[in-house]
Amino acid sequence: MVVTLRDVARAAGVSPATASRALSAPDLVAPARREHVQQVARELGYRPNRAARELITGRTGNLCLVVPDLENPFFAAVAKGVQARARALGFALLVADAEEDPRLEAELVGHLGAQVDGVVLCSPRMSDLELDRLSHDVLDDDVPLLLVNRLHGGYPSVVIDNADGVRQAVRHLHALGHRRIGYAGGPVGSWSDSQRRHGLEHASHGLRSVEVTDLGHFPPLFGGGVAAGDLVAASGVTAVLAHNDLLALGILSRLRARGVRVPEDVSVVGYDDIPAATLVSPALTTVTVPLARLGRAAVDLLVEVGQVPTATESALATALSSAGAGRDPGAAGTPPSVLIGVELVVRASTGVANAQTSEVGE
Amino acid sequence: MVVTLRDVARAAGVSPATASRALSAPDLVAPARREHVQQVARELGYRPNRAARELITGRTGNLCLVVPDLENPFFAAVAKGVQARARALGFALLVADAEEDPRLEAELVGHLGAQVDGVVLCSPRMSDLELDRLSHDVLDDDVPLLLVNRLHGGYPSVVIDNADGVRQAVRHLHALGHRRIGYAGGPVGSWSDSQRRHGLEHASHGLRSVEVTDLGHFPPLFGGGVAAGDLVAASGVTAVLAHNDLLALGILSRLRARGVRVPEDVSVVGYDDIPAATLVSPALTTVTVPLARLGRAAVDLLVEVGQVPTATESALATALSSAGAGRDPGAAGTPPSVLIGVELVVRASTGVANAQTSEVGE
DNA sequence: GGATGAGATGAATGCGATTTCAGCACGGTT
DNA sequence: AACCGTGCTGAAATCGCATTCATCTCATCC
Repeated sequence: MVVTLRDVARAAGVSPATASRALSAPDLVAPARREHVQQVARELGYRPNRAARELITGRTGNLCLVVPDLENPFFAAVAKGVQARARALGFALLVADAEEDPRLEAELVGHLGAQVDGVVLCSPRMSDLELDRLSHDVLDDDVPLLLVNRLHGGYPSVVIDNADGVRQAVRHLHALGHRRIGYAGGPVGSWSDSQRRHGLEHASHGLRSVEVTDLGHFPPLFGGGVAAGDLVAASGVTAVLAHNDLLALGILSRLRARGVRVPEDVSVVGYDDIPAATLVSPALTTVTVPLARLGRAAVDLLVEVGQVPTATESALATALSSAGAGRDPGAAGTPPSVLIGVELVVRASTGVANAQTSEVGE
Repeated sequence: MVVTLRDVARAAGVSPATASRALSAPDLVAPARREHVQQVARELGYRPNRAARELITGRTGNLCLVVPDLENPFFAAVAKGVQARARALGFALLVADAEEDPRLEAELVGHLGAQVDGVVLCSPRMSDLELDRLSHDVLDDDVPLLLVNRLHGGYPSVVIDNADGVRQAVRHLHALGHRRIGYAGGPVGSWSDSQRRHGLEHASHGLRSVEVTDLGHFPPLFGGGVAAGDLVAASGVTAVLAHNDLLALGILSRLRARGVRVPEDVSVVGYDDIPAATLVSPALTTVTVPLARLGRAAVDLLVEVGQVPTATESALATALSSAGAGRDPGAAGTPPSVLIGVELVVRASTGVANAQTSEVGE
């Protein structure tokens, strides 16, 4: 029925050992014989049994990706990038949706971690403590874990340059004459939100007479933006920076519904540049994150730190040299992390500040 | 280092055979002993080695899903549903993105099919011929393949009720007084597009004095809709039905840019009800497809026809009894297929026809 | 009370590959 | 001529688990 290595060996007139070597360690076999075995294997349609190989080598040829929500366009894009890169390196990808649940997240890492060569955990919702616990209790020692969109001592990571994105956005708004800028934040525990808050604070200090108003924390969804929209209208700001695009789209929608014109009355800036950002009108000015590259970088770094052998080593060489991705080799003992650069894309949702309301304080 | 079954057996004072049975065939072991072994296994933190188990049973505990584009919100939603259901039944899910490429699609099915208990192939772009070839050349005989969004003799499938969706849309437009209706179609080879065209033809025959104008084939993307928008404006129709939401959104955007008011001048209806449909204004009237349910149904049917043993059999019983999902048991020998019902959701992009332009012919 | 059978257990086998280890042949060196 | 290293090859030992088969113990029935 199914062709096994013994069949190939028999048909080629060699021992199973030699057949095995001819196919997976060609250097150890005399050229003529090697060719012959490979030929026979091809003719017979031999396909090595992955389970048998895994059993003895301990390697599965699989990676796994855990995200909070597959339907979120941000994570979908990351997943696409990770999948593509994994495949290019010869890995299959197990994908799991943690449904925004920290407990499920840990459980999935535990379950799937047992059957893969490495785990990519994207935007983990779990606490630092739980994150720590993963490497002790949940995961085998030889299964490397990499974080995306979260920095945590002990794990290698790929993160977005949140501070720079926020700075670019603030500078843009400042250049347009905005002085009172609102920030519609993400969920309370969000790591990237705290990063962006810090960046925002830092950026505003560097600019004259910019006043940042914290509008609070919102679920990073369209609905959250609708709620935030009212606060924007009431706050007297001339521009608002949202934690992410979905939030910004909600704000946009709510402002329009209330008759507040964008960008004439209020400018709106998002973050992430999801596809929907260009589908609305006015099109959303936002910070674009090269998510496909982020996904690639994640796989490359994971494979590198995990010493995970790949089928196609060659492709790996140029992996981390791509532009825009800064590399922090990490102090001795500290796992490395990659910083993904971002870029502001200006669309129609931002414009010059209305002179009447923009002057504050001075 | 790692706890094996032998360790558990030794610690529990039984033979490996008994330990194995106590854990995976509890009925065969005396209650007291069974409890004891399970207890010991728990204490030692025993985790069975999947590779070893797979090697002997031939089952992997994995399913795989192949979609044309993970970033497309339609497929993302399907993936989410499939993943959730697979996990509920104790399977892990391998996900692959075929990048809209028929060849890659076949290759992925071949590669991944070798290491899973079943394959879900969603909206395959390959031809019927290539589809046939899968079961002969590419896939092992004992790996069941299920199609989503495509009907093809030989494979079980889960499909959307395209004809009914189109009919509901047409009736809605007819009730609003529209008589000249345009159809902006999907790509030429698209199976679902031809389904919808048939449905459209059939539906319009049933209604008095409705004239359907074929606006042609477009890539089912926002950009395709922009192109279609101009044709809509030039065609003189008062309403347009788009092959999917992205296309509809493009049309919406283009019409707005040209000063054509929606829905006052032209009504627009989409298909799929992707999240972005509610984010634009006017919000898009569209045919909503319960994609999560579709994903669930796909896994359930795959497991059923494939005789794939699941960890949690109980959950399976109620699987296909969910409302809205018609079941075609299939004539003897024909694989079964499930029809997923759809529903029109009326939002702001459709309105009563303008009296001046709606009367045609009579 | 002996035959019968159900129930529980353990020894042994094998799934299909990789990998040690020993053996063999051969060419070159002392 | 004896010795040694090098290059290939094959026999056999795993890897961790499920499963067959034989064994053994009792309760049951006639």
